[in-house]
Amino acid sequence: MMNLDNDVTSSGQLDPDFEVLEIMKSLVSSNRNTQEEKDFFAENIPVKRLKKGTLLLKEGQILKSSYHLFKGCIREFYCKDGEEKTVAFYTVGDSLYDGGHRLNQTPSNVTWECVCECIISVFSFEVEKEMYSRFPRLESLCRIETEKQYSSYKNTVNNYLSSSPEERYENLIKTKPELFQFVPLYHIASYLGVKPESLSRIRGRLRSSASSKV
Amino acid sequence: MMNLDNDVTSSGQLDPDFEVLEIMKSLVSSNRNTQEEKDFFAENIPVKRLKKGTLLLKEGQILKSSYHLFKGCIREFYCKDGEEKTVAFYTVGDSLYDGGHRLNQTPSNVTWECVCECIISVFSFEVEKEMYSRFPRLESLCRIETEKQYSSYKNTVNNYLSSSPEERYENLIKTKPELFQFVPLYHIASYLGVKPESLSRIRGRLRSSASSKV
DNA sequence: ATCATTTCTTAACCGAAGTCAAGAAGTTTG
DNA sequence: CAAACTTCTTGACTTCGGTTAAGAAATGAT
Repeated sequence: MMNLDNDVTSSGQLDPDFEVLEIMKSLVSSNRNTQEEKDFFAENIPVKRLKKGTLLLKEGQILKSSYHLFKGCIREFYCKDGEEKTVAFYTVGDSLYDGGHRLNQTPSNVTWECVCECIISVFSFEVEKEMYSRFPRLESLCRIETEKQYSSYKNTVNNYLSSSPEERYENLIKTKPELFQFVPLYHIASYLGVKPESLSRIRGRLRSSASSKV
Repeated sequence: MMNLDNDVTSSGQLDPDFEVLEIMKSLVSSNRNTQEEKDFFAENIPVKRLKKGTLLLKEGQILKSSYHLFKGCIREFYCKDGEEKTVAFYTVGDSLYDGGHRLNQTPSNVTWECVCECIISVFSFEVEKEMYSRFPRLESLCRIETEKQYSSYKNTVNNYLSSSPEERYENLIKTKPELFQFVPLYHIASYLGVKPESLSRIRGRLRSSASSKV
C-alpha cells in the first residue's frame, strides 16, 4: 500500500495531464470570488492526482491541510481491536478536513485512503491562515459553511441511528450508488455497522423479498 | 407540558433571583474579553430561568437563538414513528445551537426539553450578527470553536458506534453520573440506542456480574 | 491456462435486543 | 389513605447480527 506522508504538498509542479488542468481552471473560476481571491487560489492551492491505495492521512499523523475531492472516492476509517471501522466515504465535491486536529496539532484518529484514483486540491493550513488575514470576508463564509456542515452531519448521524442496517443499505444504494463500483462490500458492511456475513444475509433477504413481489 | 414559544427572548427584565445575577456576572467577567465586549454581552445577552418541562425549541419551529446552559439539564430528541428518540443531553457548561437551521431559517428537526429547572443565557441570531460586525475577532474565535466542536462531536459519534449498549451505559455512568438524578431511565435507554426493557436487562446483567465478583 | 488470493456467500449455532404481556415499585392526585 | 398514573422489571418468544467454518465466485499473478 502506498504512503504519501509529507510529499503531497511539497511537490512543486503540476501534473501536466489535461484533466488536472481543467480542474485547476474550475478551481479558480468561481464567480463568487474576486479576481484577487482567484489569483490567490491559483498560486497557493495545488491540484494533485493520487493513485488508488494512497493514504492521504494516517492515523496518528498530524493533519496539515484540507483537501477537496474533484474526482474519485476516499474512505475514512480507524482501527479498533485490529479491525478497520469505516466511518465515511467521500465522493466528488466533498471536502476533507478536521478543524479540531488541525488547529490543535494533535494526531489524527482516522486514516484517509483513496479507494480508486483521485484528483484533489491541497489547501494547507498555512495558506488557509494567510487567506483569512488577506480576505477576512472568507473567514466569515467559512464559519457559516462549517456550521452548516456540522448541522448536516448531525442530521446524517441521527438518520443513521434511527435506521436498521437493512434500511441503511437501501438508502446507500439510492444516495451513493457509485460507491458500489469502487468499494468492496466488506468496507460497505463496516460502514453500515455490520459484519460482511450480515450484509450478505441482508442482500439475500432483499433479493428474495424482491423476487417474491414478481 | 409547558411551551415557551417565542417568549424566551422577548421578556425584558431579568429574574431578580440571586443565582441568576451571579451567573450574569460570570457571563460578563471573562478575562479573555475586552471591556467593550463585556458591556456588549451584558446589554444583549439576557439570562433566564426555565421550569422543568419547558420546551426551549420544538420540532418544526425556526431556531432564532443560541443558548448556554449555566444550570440544569436539557434533553434533545426527535420523533420517529411516534417514538421519541433522545439524541443528546446537555449539562452545565454546554451550548445549544444549530448553525445550519439558524442560518438557513429552516424548521428544526429536534426538540429541546428542560428535564429539570434550568438557567440559560439567550444569544439571539440578531445579536450574534451584530457582535460579528462590531468585533470581527470574535467571528474568528467562533469559527475556530465551531471547528473544534465539530471535530469533537465526530469523535463522540465514532466512539458511540464502536461500542455496545452495555459499554455505553457503563461509560455514561462514569462521564455523566448526574444525568441519573434527573432523567428517567427510559430516556437514557433511548439515548443508548435500546428499549427500556433491554436497559433493564443490561442493568440486571451488570448487577449479577458485579455481585459474582464478591 | 493454472494457481493463488481476495472477496463474497451459505449454514449452524449462540447471544443480545425487540416485542408482548404481566406485574412490581414508586409517584402523584384527590 | 386509596386510586391513578408513571416508571421499572421480569418472563416467554421472535428476530437479527456475531462467530466459526466451509466453500463458491471473482480477481490477479505467473
